[in-house]
Amino acid sequence: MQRRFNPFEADARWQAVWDEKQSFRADDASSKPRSYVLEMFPYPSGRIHIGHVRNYSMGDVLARFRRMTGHEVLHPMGWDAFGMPAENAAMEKKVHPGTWTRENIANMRAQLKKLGFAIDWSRELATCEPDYYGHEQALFLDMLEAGLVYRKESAVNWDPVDMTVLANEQVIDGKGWRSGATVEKRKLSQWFLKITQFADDLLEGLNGLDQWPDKVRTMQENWIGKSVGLQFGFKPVAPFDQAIDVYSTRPDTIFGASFVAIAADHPVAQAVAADNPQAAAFIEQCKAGGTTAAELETAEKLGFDTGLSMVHPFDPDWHLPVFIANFVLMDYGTGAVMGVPAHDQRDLDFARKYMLPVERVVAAEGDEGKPIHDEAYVGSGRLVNSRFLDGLGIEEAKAAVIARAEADGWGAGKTVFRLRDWGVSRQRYWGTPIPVIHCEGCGVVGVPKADLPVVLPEDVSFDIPGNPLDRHPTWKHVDCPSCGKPAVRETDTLDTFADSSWYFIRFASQPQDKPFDRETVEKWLPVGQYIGGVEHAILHLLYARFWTRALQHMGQLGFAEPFTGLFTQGMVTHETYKAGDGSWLSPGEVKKSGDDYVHIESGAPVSVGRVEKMSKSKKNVVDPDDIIAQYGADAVRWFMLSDSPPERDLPWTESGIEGSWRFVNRLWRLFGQIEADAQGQDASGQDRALDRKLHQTIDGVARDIEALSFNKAVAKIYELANAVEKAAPSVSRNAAIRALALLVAPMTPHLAEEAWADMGETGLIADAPWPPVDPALLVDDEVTIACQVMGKLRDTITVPKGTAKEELERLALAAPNVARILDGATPKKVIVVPDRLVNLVI
RNA sequence: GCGGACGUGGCGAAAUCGGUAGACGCAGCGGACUUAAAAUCCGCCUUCCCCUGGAAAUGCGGGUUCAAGUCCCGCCGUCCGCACCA
Repeated sequence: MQRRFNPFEADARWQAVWDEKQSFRADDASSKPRSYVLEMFPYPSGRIHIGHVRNYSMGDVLARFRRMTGHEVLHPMGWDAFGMPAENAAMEKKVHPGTWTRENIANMRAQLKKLGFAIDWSRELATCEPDYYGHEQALFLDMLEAGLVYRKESAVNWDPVDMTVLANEQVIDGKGWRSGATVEKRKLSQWFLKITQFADDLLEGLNGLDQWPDKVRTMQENWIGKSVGLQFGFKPVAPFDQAIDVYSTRPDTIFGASFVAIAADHPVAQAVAADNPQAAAFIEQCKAGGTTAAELETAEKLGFDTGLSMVHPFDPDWHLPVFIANFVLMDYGTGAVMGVPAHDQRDLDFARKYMLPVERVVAAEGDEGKPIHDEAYVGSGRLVNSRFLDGLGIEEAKAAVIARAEADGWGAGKTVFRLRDWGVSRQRYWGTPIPVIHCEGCGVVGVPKADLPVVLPEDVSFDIPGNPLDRHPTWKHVDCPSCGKPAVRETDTLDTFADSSWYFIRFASQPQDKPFDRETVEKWLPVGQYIGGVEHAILHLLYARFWTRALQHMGQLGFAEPFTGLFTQGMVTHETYKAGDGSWLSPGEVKKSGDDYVHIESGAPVSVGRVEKMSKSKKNVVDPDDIIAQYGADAVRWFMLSDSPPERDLPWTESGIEGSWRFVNRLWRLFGQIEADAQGQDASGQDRALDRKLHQTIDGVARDIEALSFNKAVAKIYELANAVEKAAPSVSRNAAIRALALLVAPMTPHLAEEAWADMGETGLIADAPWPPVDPALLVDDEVTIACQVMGKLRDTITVPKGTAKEELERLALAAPNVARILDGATPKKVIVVPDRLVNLVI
């Protein structure tokens, strides 16, 4: 009998059943243990891509598994719906960003539903709707009141293509993260969130996130970039009258200082340039230098001697020359450094070039008199040539210098962070309006909460660049809520990263009248398992951590970290194909011919390139809709979980998805055999070996799913299926087949439901409990013992588990291949590891 | 340059505590069924050799150990992140 699974009919039918029964609705009032499983919500670009499918398949397995193991599961979905692409579409296609976005959402929702994810759709939200962003405005006002928001005239990163401001995090190698355009500096009045107020907390908090990948924690740590040191002022040597503040993480080396270097745009440099054309020219030259990694790597350390001198803080007669240097950055520390050539490689290179003194002030045991040559000494040791510091360790010396500086009033210990406050103003239409009003009399006034949401106007045009809100005829003109006089609205909108900084909270609780209900939120959060791409390791995850801390700081929530567990999945990759003329070809345009590929249309040979991330430009993309239409949801889901560990890249292959499809059908035939056996002959006996295999598999698959090792769970299921197929009919075999349906239920839910119903079960498998494990069956009663001679495997013996050491030794010596190698010799030493191996040393 | 991850068959990979390396899947090869194909089923599948067995093999070179993919030291390579960060 050939039974072929018909996914196209089954998928839709079971999806309708789950929908109708509201199977995956999360109950706030449940008394079960709770589990919040969340995947990063998508930007509604128009189509689901294969990376989404992988992401949501993983989360879905975990969510369904947790339901089966007795948890009340919250597994929601929503849309990160504000952003530039909607405005680009508006400009190109003359559609309103809202229309474009909402249509995309409808399409993508339909695509996701075809995959049968166990999502509580009743909690779906889109950040572009007033019932979401209105609450975000309320939170913004709360932060404003709590002093976590401020407005500052500042030099901003201006993206000339997108015509908007970018946060530091959004500038990569001097270019905008979206447009790739070279970023310019502009002075604008901007809104900032005080993320730096939590810099230390955000850093400390990383230590507790033991269920996060180390990589992500390290990246955040580096991004926050804490350093501890001394900030102090160098007094000028007359007639010059401006002091120079410097920052150093090595105040212990202060007696090794031989120059002071300042940035090209440092005020003192500007002052010097004012009446020194050579200095001015040098400054220009510095600014012209590139900022890319490659250019910086090779750029020569250049300096310009200003002729000025500064007084060493510990010795009024010790004068240090002041250089303008191209390697000093104005926007880190104070824009000026003390140069200690012996203990900083860059300072050493600089000193050699400009013939400045190099004196060792730190030495390892025995190196005290050794001169410094081409390599600065940055290791540990004790202070030398340093007057009152001599003999101290580095840390002691740092503390001593800081103490003296503070006592004498010329400097202070200071912690500096690389992290900057989060600039959130965007000169865009399609974002959350910043809910403030500018009044000539009253200044900046928050919009009263009763007037929220501040809704975006619908009648806007995108025919010219810039912010449509700013040029809207009426929207921005309002009366001041404070004095009643005419005033204007803020026309900047919030960075869309603000929208994604609290959506996971709103998923848990969605009251009409406030952003969330604290008690309900705290039932669900923090998120137990968050799954998404590593590309969000810094920006999104840092902002979300900040936002949660801000809410805690304001007394609105009782926890600091939003995500207890984080998992960053790998990308889906595909081979690339190139035609003879160098143009890229899509997988659909080529076919395999023998060992090579040819272009279907022309028959011309195709060169196969690297396996790379799917991208439109290389045309190596596979559309989820196409493959679902070809193989059904379950085969696609199964493939997404098979073979590659989830944190690694998954190469998409045609033969791989076909293999998954074959397995789905194999399972389906297997499920049909319960019935066949019931009608058939002898299905009455027990099969202890199969019982054991089954229980070991149930246990192993559960562990693997908990650890998100889906590839291993898949392999174990294959093994069980192989064993069941080979087994003779028995009660055990029927039990194994039934359990197999439960084991695959989280991964291939439509197939599992179909089989479940077919087996005569009345309820849904989605509501069925995970099969119980009999611990007695987890251990084998027979074990295979490796028999080694000198660590080399020579034979194996099969014995009852728990066989005594002496017996194992006797049996191993008697094993034919062992006896032959020993040839009558007596082993000098015998190592016996019970139930594992015997090693004979001769 | 700094930080992190990784390196195992033709390919994706497994090996939980230092204890039988290559489970499982893909591709490939051989066979059965079929008029034929598809589907399905059975078998083989790290390399080499003097093939009832043996040798080598987990990027390379050392070391520890009865025993190393796993631990230690030193290299090489790939990928990712950050970076004239004081």
